[in-house]
Amino acid sequence: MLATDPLDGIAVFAAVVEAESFSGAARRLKYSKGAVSTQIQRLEDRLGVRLLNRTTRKLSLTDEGRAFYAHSRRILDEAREAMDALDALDAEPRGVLRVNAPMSFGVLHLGAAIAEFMQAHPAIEVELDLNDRRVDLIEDGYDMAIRIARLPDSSLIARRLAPCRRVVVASPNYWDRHGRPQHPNDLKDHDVMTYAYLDDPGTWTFKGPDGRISVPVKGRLRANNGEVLLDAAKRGIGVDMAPTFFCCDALINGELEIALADFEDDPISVYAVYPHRRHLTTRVRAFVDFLAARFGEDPYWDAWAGSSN
Amino acid sequence: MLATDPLDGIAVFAAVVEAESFSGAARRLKYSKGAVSTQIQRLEDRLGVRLLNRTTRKLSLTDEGRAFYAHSRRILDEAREAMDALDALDAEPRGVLRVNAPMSFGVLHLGAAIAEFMQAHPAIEVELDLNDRRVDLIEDGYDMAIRIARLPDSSLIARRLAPCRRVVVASPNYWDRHGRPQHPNDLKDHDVMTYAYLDDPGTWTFKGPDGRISVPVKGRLRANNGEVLLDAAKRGIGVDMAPTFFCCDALINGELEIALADFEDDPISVYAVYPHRRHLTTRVRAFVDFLAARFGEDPYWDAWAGSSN
DNA sequence: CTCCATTGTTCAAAATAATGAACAATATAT
DNA sequence: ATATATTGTTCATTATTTTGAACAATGGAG
Repeated sequence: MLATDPLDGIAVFAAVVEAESFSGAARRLKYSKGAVSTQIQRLEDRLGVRLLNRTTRKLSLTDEGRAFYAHSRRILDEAREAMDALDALDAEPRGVLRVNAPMSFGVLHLGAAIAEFMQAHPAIEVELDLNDRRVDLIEDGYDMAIRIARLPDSSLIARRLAPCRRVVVASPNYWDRHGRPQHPNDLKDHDVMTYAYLDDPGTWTFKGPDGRISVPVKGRLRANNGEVLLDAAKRGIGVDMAPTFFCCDALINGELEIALADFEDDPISVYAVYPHRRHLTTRVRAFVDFLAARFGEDPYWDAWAGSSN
Repeated sequence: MLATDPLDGIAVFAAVVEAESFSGAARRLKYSKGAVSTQIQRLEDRLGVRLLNRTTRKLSLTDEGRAFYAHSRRILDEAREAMDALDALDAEPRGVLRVNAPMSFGVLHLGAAIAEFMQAHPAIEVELDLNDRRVDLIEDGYDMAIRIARLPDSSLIARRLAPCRRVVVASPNYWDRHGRPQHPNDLKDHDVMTYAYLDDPGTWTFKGPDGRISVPVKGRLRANNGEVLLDAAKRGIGVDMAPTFFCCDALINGELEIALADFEDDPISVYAVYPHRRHLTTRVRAFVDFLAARFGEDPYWDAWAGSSN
């Protein structure tokens, strides 16, 4: 590109500001450090202004740089929207769909779904990132994410894909040895395993005939990984509260058995969430529609229960 | 620039759309045709979409191209604002000031003004385009223009720089031969020269003790150039209505003599006009301020009249 | 219909930009 | 204090882009 292009160097400059470093920007853009350096110098020459104060170890924006960055950010956002607008014109989804999802749900239910979706749409490529950390959709460049929560994140567009029932389970052997609780309060005599990612891991909530019940629970195993807890439950270590999408197989084959079914709390939800943009790309819309149809209000993983609720 | 820059090719694409031609865009950008061609191809490849239908002789936008152009235009406008924002931060005006002005006013009064302005501001470069055609400020890339009119163009920001009085003049010799008119109606017996750029060249307006008077005028010389008319008036060909900034020298040295002074209409105005942008560059602000101070409500070219009005 | 000027594309040669290792500078850890 | 790792810049080499002329395609003028 000729040096007279008014957009030249803006993307590199914004990357430097956001990475707060030339080297960081180079890594993010897959450039060389040298190229970033000359790119910024050229931009500064063209504008006749110093944008960045750089001492070998510390980087800071000048006043001019701060003003120019605000515009640069807007320019790049507009460019992203321009591409989204094109994607939104496609009848058939195309391109790369970048999805973030919780590890357990992804492994158990997204794999098959994605395979089927890709078969239906040959021009789609998928990049699936399974991760239980809370990611920043926009910052990290995802098109969308699957979130399991009580209420959707209001800063994002959310589409409910399925209910997520959670049930109290232990192995039949465990129940035989310790007795089957008839009321949530009976859990005080049990060894209850807790999941560290919850807001309040030490409290379980139920819904009885007289309304919601909260009971404190405790036990010998606390983990931030559902699979570990479920595995321990199967081995008779204790009682687990698990989403049905997660324990349905074990329920069917008898490794686990539900207790306190009459006290099951209202389900939380599986959501698809994506940033609020002017244009929703065809690939995101198509995938979300596909998942909503595939899971739905009566998801296949709750089939063991006979019918819904 | 690496091919992953999301802004790559956008400026070239917009230029092609606006020039409605690859060759035209190449000329405007001072590129080669070939470079424009590859640039557009690369952009289309990157977006995976055809933006332009091109048959050797005719160019048209696809639906995708139209959508993408709207965004491209916004991106480039934002880039221009980014540069203006930097200029607006300067205390001292810098860079190139592109000015459009009417030929006659420019030659007589802008030359000296610009010279003085440049002396006061060493970092300023000026590109002066004298032209009596109506130019499109934004389209043609001017920072500002000087306009002489009754009312400012409301689509632009206008700053009144000076009044522009217009007086009826002829050579003393002419007046001696044909008699000095005492009332606008007397002009019907005179050979009146008319200026083709006016809305209604065949009607002159005056303001008498009883309000505004319009009289039809006609004569043997009609021209679209004020200098030709003024020259003819000096040679005794007929009567001219001329702006005082234009005929002041001839009035002082006696080549021309005013008639109907008591019927002089309200002055029109000399305006500085510039596009409405978020940031006014320091160079435009400084130049407009400078001109307003230099000309003002009592411009030096009306000094022959003693005092104002 | 036949020129004719001009369009967009193509391709070898020339100009420009990116790479990647070497370098001096500087915070942090020991 | 000293060592260390990482920063931003520089420079010769490599890779990419631009140029400019040749070319086929096309719409208008006579």
